[in-house]
Amino acid sequence: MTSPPPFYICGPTASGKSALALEMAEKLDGEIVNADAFQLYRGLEIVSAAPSAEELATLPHHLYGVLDPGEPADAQLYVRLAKPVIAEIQSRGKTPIVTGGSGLYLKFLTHGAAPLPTADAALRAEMAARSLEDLVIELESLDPVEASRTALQNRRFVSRALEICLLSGQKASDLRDGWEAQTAAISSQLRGLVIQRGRADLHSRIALRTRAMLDGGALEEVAALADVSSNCEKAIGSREIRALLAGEIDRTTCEDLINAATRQYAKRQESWFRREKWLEIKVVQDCSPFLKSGRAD
RNA sequence: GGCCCGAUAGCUCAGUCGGUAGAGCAGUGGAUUGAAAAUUCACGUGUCGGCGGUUCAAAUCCGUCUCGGGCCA
Repeated sequence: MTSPPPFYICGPTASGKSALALEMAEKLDGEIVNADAFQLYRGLEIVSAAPSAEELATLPHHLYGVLDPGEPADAQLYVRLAKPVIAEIQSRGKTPIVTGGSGLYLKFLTHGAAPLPTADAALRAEMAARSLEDLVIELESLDPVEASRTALQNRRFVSRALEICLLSGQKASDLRDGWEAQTAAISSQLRGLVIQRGRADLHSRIALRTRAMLDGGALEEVAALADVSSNCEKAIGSREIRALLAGEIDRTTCEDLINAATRQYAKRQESWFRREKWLEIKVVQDCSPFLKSGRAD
């Protein structure tokens, strides 16, 4: 008997992924696996809009709240966590319903990691002290091909490309080419869907959810997270709530800022998933059952 | 009632000596394989509050009206 292939549910934040995941899990006799970079963390449930206690109790959910707020995370770690969980679910004959909005994490999971050297904290610290122009010059000399297709204004991308060259002693462009060549074949084997909603609808769902978060303990949650790693601090809402707690902004401003940041994030997610042609587009209308459920994720 | 200040992009505002307007934010689209809720790129036509006047030419000067805000009664 072949094990059931995973089913992927993607979409922008607040589009209704969690609710749809529950539906699909029942239909496919599945269990839910998180694919959200921030719902991985414990103590960030409210701000990251993790599934509610009731939802978690409905059927098995995996990889929610498994990391300490202080722990770093990246796509590689995520895959290392997710692979065994998915295999274990399949071994019991159940379908893994992989649900989340972190495009890069999902991409690593579905298409595998390119054979590139892992991030090196010491090297990154060193590069962070150099000027961008300086990094660009070195990348251009070590790997002109990679330099020509890298957004040279983007310090992160330049640093990473250079990091690959320096750590591997090879050209980042060569290492990446090999991996990219296989991705098309992989895509044809995958199945999943991406939720699509009208902008106005999504924006109003975001506003509702932000309000609910702020009313539902987000301030206390963020306050309790003091002195955690910079990774966790990147969660939308964290910085804004800290400013509110410090008295730098008022509650309305805080809410507005969180809404704007969330809308921008949702747009980036849509941009990412639009490129994943293997995902079936699921158009959801305003008065869907997900909206009635009162949950916006 | 009198006087003063303001009215310019969805919002907050800039606009020199008159030469038909531009920043930030918001918004939209894109990139994106080990920081990704991150990072980054591109995109700016709007009755310059209304009406009249002066002028070759008015967001800009003058008059008047409307709406805010303030001060004096």
